Amino acid sequence: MNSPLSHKENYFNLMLNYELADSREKLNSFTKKLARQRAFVLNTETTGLDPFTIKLLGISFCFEDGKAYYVPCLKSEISNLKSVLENLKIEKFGHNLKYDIEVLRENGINLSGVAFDTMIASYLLNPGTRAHDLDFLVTTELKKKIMPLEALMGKGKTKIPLGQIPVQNFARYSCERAEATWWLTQKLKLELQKANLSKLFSKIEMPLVPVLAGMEAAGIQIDSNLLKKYSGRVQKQLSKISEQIFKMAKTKFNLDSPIQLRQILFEKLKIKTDGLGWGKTGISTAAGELLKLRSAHPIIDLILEYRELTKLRSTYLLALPKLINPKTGRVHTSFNQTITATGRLSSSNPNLQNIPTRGDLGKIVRIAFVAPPGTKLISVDYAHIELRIIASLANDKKMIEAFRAGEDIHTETACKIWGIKPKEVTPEIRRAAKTINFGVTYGMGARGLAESAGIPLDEAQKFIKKYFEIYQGIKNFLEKTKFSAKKFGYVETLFGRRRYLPEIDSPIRQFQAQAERMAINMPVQGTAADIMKLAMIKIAQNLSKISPSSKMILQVHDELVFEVQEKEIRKVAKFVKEAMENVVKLRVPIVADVEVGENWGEMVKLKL
DNA sequence: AGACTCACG
DNA sequence: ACGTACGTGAGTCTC
Repeated sequence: MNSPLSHKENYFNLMLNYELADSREKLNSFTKKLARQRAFVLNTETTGLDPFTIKLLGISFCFEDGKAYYVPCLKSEISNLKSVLENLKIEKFGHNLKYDIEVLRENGINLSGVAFDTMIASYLLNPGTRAHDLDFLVTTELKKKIMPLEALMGKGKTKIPLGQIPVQNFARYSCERAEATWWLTQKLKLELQKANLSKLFSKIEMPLVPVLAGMEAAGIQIDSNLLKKYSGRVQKQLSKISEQIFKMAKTKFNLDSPIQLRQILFEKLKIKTDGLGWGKTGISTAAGELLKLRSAHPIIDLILEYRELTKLRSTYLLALPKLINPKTGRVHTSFNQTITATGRLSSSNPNLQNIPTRGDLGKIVRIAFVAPPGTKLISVDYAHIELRIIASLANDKKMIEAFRAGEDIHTETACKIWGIKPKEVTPEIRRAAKTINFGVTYGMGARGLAESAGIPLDEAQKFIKKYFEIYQGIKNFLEKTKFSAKKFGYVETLFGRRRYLPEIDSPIRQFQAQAERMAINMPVQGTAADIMKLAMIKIAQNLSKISPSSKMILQVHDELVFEVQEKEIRKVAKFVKEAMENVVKLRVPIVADVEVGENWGEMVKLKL
């Protein structure tokens, strides 16, 4: 049997040579050499993917063309490298450095001087595409191939665990990746400059990397007993609801299957399907469609209740306790920096950005996110940040006026549109104004407004017409944005973050219209994301001085959550609010509201 | 793997 | 005439 490395002729060998620092003498001389560098690529190798459970195997380095070094790691070797890795003045390059920061942190090293991440550079150049992994970049940017992990480990039954691969082979694999990253930093740096993205990269995205690493490492505590208690209760409730549904349908079926449900509702029970939405396979049974059928059959309400409960049970009550890290007793999400098309973060394993806010059971889930004894959670969220941004970007006189008045923006909007006093604004009028204020950042049409505000189509049309007569600046801004998207093929945020929109010229109307809505939304959503990222960087830099025990633990797009010692609450809340509100100057004030509580579900406003 | 549904901002 | 709001991640079914 050939060793996996016999495949090497299939791969372009990037590297001229590599050195293995596998003795005390070699390591000492290598460390001295490393300490003389202005910058280097590092690439940690581990036994798995989760930085909080895996073991460090080694680190490869590259700081010159055609040469790389591998240090197999034991504790003593790590300590030898510590001062260089922690030296702020030596720039660190890498691919997905958040991972390296976390791995090294677990090994007692505070990686500093993080300066260039090729994954993030690739993302800024091409946001909204998922492939930013090293192998993809080497293929597309360098037109070369590096050894895939499979060549090293084998696959299927003969797969060798990473920790058992001969160090010579592993060193080559790792060094090749370090060198590829070295080449990529040089190529991508130029591309960033050409696209005017260098400042966004160095002032926002790169400084954010260690901030996110810190948040992930901090994690959040979860009361898994509470979740388990309710998952049992919900299970019993679900059995009852299912029984009732089966009785009404006069048959048992799989309630979790939209196909079977559709067949029962529309063929067996013959519920009218007029005006219902369609999916690719037939009539939709989504909640929004079923809601229209509530008066047609009592089974509908039961199905909606079943859906709500199963969703919450499987996605939250059952899933979250499984993700508690046994070492820390906390849940450590991943904040992904290279996923979204607009510049927002995303969260996964678990997603802590879609924890329920509504409903009784939803609230229970939030209540299970707790602060340890002696501490509390502080939540600070931007108030109407996207609307403030569109007012500012559009320089809309009337909307800026409305925000400067400091009153409720939806009420203000209703007043301006109908020429009435705040006292005369009914809850219904306010709700309609809120919907359109909200929808304007999405490029909403009359139909969408009618649907979500629950008003007739002709009324929605009149409403939109009036809206743009009052907010002319917004109207002009939307037109200008679409025009610019067509002219340049991309749109950008206040800080120059780009989103390319190739479909803006599509001959297919639907695609073009969709691209236009994306063009409208991205500068708004993206600028909000930029501002939040800047705030997070500013807060992370100063929080350790103001309150070393306090931790920033979550970001939910317009909200930041902190875990803070009870005595320090006011001090930290005041600092965070001030930082978030003043990190950027817009044409309107930016406002952030503070809440405090023992858990994420029962928080009260904090006046400062 | 893709479709559907639904949780969030 | 036509589709009809932006951005995500996850659980489940179906093929």
